[in-house]
Amino acid sequence: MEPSESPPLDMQSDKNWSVEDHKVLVAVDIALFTIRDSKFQVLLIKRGIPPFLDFWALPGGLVRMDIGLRGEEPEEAALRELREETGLSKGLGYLEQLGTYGSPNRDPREQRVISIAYFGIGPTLEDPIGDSDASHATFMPVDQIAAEISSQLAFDHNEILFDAIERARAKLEYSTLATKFCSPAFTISELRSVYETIWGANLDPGNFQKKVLAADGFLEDTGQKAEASATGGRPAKLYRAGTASSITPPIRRN
Amino acid sequence: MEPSESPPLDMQSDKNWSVEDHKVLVAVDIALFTIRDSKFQVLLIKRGIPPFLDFWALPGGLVRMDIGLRGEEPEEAALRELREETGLSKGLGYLEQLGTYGSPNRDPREQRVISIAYFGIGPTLEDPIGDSDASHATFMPVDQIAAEISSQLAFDHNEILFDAIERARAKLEYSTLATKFCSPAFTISELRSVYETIWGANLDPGNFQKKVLAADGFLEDTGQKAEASATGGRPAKLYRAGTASSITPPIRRN
DNA sequence: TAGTATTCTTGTATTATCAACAATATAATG
DNA sequence: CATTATATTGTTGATAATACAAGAATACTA
Repeated sequence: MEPSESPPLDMQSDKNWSVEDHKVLVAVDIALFTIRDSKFQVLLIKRGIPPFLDFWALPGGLVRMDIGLRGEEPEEAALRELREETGLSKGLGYLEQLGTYGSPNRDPREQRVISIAYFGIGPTLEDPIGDSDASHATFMPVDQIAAEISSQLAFDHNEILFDAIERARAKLEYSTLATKFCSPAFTISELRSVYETIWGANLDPGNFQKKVLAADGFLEDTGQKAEASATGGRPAKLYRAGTASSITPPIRRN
Repeated sequence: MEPSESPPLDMQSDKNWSVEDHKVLVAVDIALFTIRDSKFQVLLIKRGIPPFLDFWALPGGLVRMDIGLRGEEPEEAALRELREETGLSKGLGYLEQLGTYGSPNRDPREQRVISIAYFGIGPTLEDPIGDSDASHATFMPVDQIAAEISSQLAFDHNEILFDAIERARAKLEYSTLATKFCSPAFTISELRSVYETIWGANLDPGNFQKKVLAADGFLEDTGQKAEASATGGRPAKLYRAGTASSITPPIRRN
């Protein structure tokens, strides 16, 4: 646990190693999802500098040591980078740690960089704006990234994105995560379309309704109704997210 | 994503910050579980050096930059530290990343240290041996750590341990993790006692048997039988772990 | 304004699953 | 050989999931 160094059994004995020589750069990367145009999309930036110039990448950047007395919290860094690189600040509905990616060669530059990846959801996000050196930011459908060679991502971000997508799909089953994709007040149909979009499968409206209403703490009735759509149909009741974070029984995918 | 620094909006302007100044020490810590004496136990070392001298702590240490061309993989570091601090090398049944703990003040020393925590399982481990500076290593029942003030852990290791325990309990439900606590060949009763020990609840033997046998890829029949116990009773069939990593339907806790 | 289409919501019947526990199988012990 | 112990299988009633039908509340159209 923690540094209590015995002399390194080095394979590079051209140097006297001190504790400080083991320091590395720590970055954060954020897979920020939303649903737009009925598609499951992730926020990407187009890199404006090498390496991977002009490649798409997840937004992110270094955890800074010049903020606060002893540097910033990694989660703070994630929020800050999101703001700086894409202009998105409010409207972030959820953020949790996904995992840390620390292979020595994941960044081709001289300095080794490990990345703490975050999984986030932005429900009602304004259009992202690329800053000067991040060049350009946009939401891109995740299916498109998987399908197109031209949208392969920089660094190991394909792997991070893959893990993040799987996290999202899994968490829909046993958590109330889906509500984070919705507006403060939403209909059960909207919630169902979140599941359908992310899982890529159709769910029975009637059964879905009964399931989510049976799950304690998932939904709270606002007493209001959505305005009827132009295409007709009974106006749906409006709900807000309940206080529960996990749902029993889970909503299973096939 | 990754360093592409704009000038830091520092709160400490007594210095010109370069990219390298943001480097921090990266450690790994391992919550290695086993079941001994019918108790759910975790591997701890007693610290032989400050800070937290004489406190119990999870085994771990720095990710080294002097191993390999660009430093070692974090998972390698976890295995190495486990070996160095506790003498445990083979017999490790499972290791996965738990999460990264990166608060600026989690380590009271001058250098900031973030830790990538790992969750591991050792089924048939020899007795651990503390090395010189790690002082002493032992398995300790997790209930005891939660109950006794005297066994509060160093750093934020109580938090890490808590998360690791919850990870174990949750993964028993929907994964084949429980088999990792067992010997290569085991009976369904032994598997059930893994669940009972970690969940702290009794399960119906008959129903449990049917559930695990119904879960595809969970168990494979070896064709052998366990030798009958001295206390009598029908000898149980011996199974080995199947190839599946997740089980459907899950085995639910109440 | 009646009729039709559309969507939300509730109901129903069939089926599958789960939990409790009974029954059977196979061993050790005295 | 009866008793006890453990493993394994079976049974039954309760519960939950599924497919699908029916009802409710709206827009649109003629």
